[in-house]
Amino acid sequence: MVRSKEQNERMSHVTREKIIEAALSLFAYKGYALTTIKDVSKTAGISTGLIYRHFHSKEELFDTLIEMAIIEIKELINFLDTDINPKDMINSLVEKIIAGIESSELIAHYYLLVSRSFIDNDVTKQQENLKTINLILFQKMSNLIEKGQQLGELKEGNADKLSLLFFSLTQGIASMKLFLEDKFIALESQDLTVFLINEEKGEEYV
Amino acid sequence: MVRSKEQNERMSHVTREKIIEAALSLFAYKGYALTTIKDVSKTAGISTGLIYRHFHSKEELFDTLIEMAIIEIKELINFLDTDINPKDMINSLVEKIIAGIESSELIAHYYLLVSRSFIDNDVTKQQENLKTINLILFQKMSNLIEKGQQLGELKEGNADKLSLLFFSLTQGIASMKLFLEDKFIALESQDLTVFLINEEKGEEYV
Amino acid sequence: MVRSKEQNERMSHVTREKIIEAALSLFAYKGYALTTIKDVSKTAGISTGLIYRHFHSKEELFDTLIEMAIIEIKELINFLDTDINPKDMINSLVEKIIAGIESSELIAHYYLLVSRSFIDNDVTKQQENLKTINLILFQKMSNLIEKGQQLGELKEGNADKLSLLFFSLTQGIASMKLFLEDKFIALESQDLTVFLINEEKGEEYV
Amino acid sequence: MVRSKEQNERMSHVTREKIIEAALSLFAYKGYALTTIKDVSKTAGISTGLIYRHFHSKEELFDTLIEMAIIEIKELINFLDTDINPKDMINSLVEKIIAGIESSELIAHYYLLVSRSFIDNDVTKQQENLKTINLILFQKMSNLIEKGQQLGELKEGNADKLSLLFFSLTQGIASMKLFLEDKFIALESQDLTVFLINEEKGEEYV
DNA sequence: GATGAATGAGTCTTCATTCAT
DNA sequence: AATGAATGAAGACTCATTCAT
Repeated sequence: MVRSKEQNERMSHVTREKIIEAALSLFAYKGYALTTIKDVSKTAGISTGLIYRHFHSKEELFDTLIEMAIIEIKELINFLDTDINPKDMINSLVEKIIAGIESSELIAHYYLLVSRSFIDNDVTKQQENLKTINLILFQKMSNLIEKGQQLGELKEGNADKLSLLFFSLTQGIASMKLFLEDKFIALESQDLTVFLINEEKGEEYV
Repeated sequence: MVRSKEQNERMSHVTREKIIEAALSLFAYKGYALTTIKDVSKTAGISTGLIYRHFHSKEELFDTLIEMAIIEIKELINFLDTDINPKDMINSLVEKIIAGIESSELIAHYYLLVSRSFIDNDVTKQQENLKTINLILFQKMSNLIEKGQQLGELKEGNADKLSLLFFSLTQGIASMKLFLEDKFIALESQDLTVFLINEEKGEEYV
Repeated sequence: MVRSKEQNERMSHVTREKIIEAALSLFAYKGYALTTIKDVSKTAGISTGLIYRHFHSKEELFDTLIEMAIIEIKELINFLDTDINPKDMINSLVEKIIAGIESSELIAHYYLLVSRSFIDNDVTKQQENLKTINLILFQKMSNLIEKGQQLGELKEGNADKLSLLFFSLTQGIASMKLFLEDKFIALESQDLTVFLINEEKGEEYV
Repeated sequence: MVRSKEQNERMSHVTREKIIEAALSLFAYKGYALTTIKDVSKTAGISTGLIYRHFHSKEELFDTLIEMAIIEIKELINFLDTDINPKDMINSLVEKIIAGIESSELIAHYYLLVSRSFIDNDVTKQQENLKTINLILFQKMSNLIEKGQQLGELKEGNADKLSLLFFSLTQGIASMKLFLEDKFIALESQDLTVFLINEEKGEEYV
């Protein structure tokens, strides 16, 4: 009467997903230090011991989440590498970001998890990777901006600086979302791009 | 014979300053929960026990820093209450902020500490106070923006939203400063105000 | 597979008993402040952490013991409230006390714990309750003695004073039991009641 | 302008006395563990450091008090060795004890300090001495009782047991004094000796 | 002799991790 | 695979003790 191999694997996979979901929510809301493994197991509806069959340590569980973030950012980078023209690309990027942040506090927390992790000093290897990939993203954005400036689509100015301002803004918004909670004001794409994109006739924003 | 009262007070003051500086940096970087008293004492170059001669608990030490931040913000609020015209006020405010962030990590740490306490919930009571005072600051800025819009000095748009963007930007910048370290690019006042202040003839910025 | 619920409960119960026994002896001998949780865990033969699965704090552990003593005393009070005649009641009470003290150190420890908590001020709230209930017991005994005096069964004299002497004696005996250990001399009921009960013809004691 | 040797010695002696007085009161009221050296120094009106010029450690300070108790008990033993007749000796002893306990809580505490110290397990050498001397006192009392019985002054019965009851009573009374505080009832010599001394005609006590 | 700032060992408590079942 | 009892290392905090002055 033993379970078949596939059954076991399916169960295992379901458990893993439950753990990750619980951990993501808890780490994001309460932070790494204030989240206990017991919290995670309770939220996931399993025993504490079972977590250790899926992850060797709390840190590894955390790193798994970071890795997921890295994958997201890598996709972003891939997207930036496609041959769309800079202005449309930035617009579409910004819309994605705004939609994400506004849709749930969880995603806002996720942004902060990311931004927080590149400030931390004693970091794990995955956090180091995240830091690296973020720097790459930053650089890609600079390049994109330069390209857009050459095309006359984007405003002039030091591209690195504009990139810096861009990420400052997205990060600041994620943090303000959590601060203002209900009082947070819905943003539009142009709110974030006004300092970056040249206005076209017919869609003035001033 | 014995140390004079003044000697003792001087020693005490120096120690207290060392503790505060160490704690500020650590709390800002690692957050409350991940910062240990031993971390603080090591960074400050003193024993753990000595910290407790100056602060009754880890929480009181943390609250002391938060309170210092509150005082700074209160001064900012007072400044916003003076009768300067909105545009000049914002310009001077921004210059102050940029200069602060760029001049020392200490001040960037303060910004980070403030933005962190938006996120880390339920840590101490002083954090609630900090949130409250920040909301007031936010409101004052909205009012100022409205006033500036009536005077035609500032760009149109929902005042709350512009205030939100303004603080998002300053906060994001502080955190980018600590992330990029040497790679941080010096900012000018206009970088932060371009979305807010109407350009005047003769000092175009594009 | 997994331990059954009953298995777990049995294990849990055994552990709890081990902790209580160890703690009782240590608190009685060394007092609250000088007894460390490590002492208790070593004596109980378990780890320190495990104690906290059963008691939230050192104080709660202590209070549990005090509460057990309170329950015993309440039963004593209930007994004093029954309608037996004073002389028989006191005799049976004394026999119970002597048997208890002589039978096991555990019970002597309880007496010691109680008498200790008269002295150690400001330790826990349960101690206040213990004091209160002891005062009630003291009062009940006074009343009983008065009643016995009216019946001519008990010796004359201030009832409160006789009550005081009675409890002084029982308490002193418990502590002497622990002091003298093997050298402790077996007592008889009359040893404790000679100052209280009128001799009857035929059973003189001198 | 240095102080003369005698002056220094006198000051030193005064300081030592202040420390002992403070320590006795604090140890007696709060117990060894709950009394801090800072408590002692504050009560004595001196600095903490100065205590260590007079006593090498907290334990040594405590032992000094125990030693003082030992001296008192030795005097008691000497008294018991004199050639007074048992009955008068016991009466005078009891009067002394009652007067002491009733005069101040401090002395009651002192009795308990003594009785407590012979229960403790991990004791200092002085506490061991105290225990020994107490056993001697106990034995002397037994002898005295036997002698009194031979003279027909004291009631019959196992002398050791009567001695045990005697000390149980004194110790219990000290503890009740602290428990009942204001409600404590003044005792007379006969209250403690009724079980021990044969009544004489003309001074019946029943 | 005298002070009190400074130290660090030791205590209570939490929680990541292990392990018998 | 799954449970949760059990472990013990680590953190906040206290306080006896030392030491510069």
